[in-house]
Amino acid sequence: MKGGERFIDPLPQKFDLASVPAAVVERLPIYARALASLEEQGCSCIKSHELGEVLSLHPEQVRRDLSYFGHLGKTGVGYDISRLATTLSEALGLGRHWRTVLAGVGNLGRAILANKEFHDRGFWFVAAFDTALKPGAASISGVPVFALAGLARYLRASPAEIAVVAVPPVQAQAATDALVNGGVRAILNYAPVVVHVPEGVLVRNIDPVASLQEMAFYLVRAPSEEMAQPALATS
Amino acid sequence: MKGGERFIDPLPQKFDLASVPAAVVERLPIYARALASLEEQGCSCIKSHELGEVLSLHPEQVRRDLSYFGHLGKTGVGYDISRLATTLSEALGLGRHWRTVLAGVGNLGRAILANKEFHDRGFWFVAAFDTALKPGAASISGVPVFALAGLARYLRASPAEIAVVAVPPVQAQAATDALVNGGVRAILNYAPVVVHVPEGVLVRNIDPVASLQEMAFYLVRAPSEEMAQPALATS
DNA sequence: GCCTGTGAAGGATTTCACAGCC
DNA sequence: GGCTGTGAAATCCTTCACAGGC
Repeated sequence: MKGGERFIDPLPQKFDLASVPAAVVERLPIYARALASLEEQGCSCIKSHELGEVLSLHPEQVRRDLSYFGHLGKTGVGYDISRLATTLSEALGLGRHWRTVLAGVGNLGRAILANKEFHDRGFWFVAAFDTALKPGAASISGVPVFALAGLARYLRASPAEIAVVAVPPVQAQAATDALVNGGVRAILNYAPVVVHVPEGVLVRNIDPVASLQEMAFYLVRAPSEEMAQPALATS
Repeated sequence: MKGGERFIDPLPQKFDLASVPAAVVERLPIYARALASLEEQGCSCIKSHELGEVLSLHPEQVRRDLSYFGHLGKTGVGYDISRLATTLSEALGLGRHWRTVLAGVGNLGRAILANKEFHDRGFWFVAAFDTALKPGAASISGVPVFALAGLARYLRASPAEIAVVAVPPVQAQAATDALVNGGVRAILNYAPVVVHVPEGVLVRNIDPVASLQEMAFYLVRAPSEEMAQPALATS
């Protein structure tokens, strides 16, 4: 019933990508990035234990993760890097670009617009929105800035599927609602609050302070052995 | 053998916090933040299903998570918010501050220093470091800036346990090594590379583009039912 | 009635271990 | 010999379901 009986595979086997575990999907961008970097360095082949070393993953995990995308490795040899890179890029929807809008043009929002990483990796900011709009600043880092009130109209005229929220916490839910109403289906939320979205809309949170607090939890308990004794003296 | 036979608990039961599951620790900052906010709003009591609604978690999960920190709820009533907040704050090591250093004072680094969230939540930047140092800019957002070469000496004189890495990708490993050698035990890495640290040192990565790519993986597959039809017309 | 705390079940993820191949 | 791909085991996490208390 579930992909059981099948023909002899018409193509080089487009796997059932719908069933890739979430934990694997989370790691895909990391693989993709490492592979692109290795390709640039001129490497052409890599074994699972080498890739594991680069990414701090166990070789079995690397093999299992990659196996969801086909029989990409050669027994006794390893994986062809450019083939791997291509396969994962396709799976991730790289190689195209995504129209992306930004809500909130404060310090944080400006830093986001100035960060070339987004554009380089396929997320193109096509517009930014803010409530407190100083007249005159019509564009920042080349991205046009509009009043938040105009968001709905803007998205109706030129839709975007992805948005970044960088407004103050109290405005985050309202901004999210406006974006979702406008048809945005994936939101990257920098505001330190949990925003609510209808089913089918994706949210990921960027919360550096939460990550620090998480580590602090372990720090207050860790004995810190290594540090105590001078080991190899000063160095 | 493992905490089996014990006495009648001398104190109000300091639980075995070492055995809190990692998944729970990850959520603790979220709980702490929500509780602080609820406390400010004047709420004094909350039920697991209410807290779950606020945080988009199932009530059973909320109860299980909180149960690692003692019998904090009252049957038929709910949880005392200020007691909960206090307990979790203690567990997270809040209520103290952490000396934090920053490596990398580019656009991103400056945005981090300007972000009050870090200071407000207990992470105080005591120094920042950069290779390409324009003479004159001795301090940014009130934080003194030094040459990266002086990092080791600085940490010997005034140690810090936590560091934030915001240097370009190629420099991230070197910066990390220097920090670890200086005694830093937890690193928040903004560089889009996997950095390697010795056992006992914690690392968390902030990688917004990876989060976007992860969502893109699902977007290229999702049918986007809701959007297609105008539902309730324009609105 | 409604609520918490928690065994038990269920699901998801990681790791082990090895068959098969070069 | 070394390597991949993958059943099977082990581990971790979430959800179910209910006992016990107000």
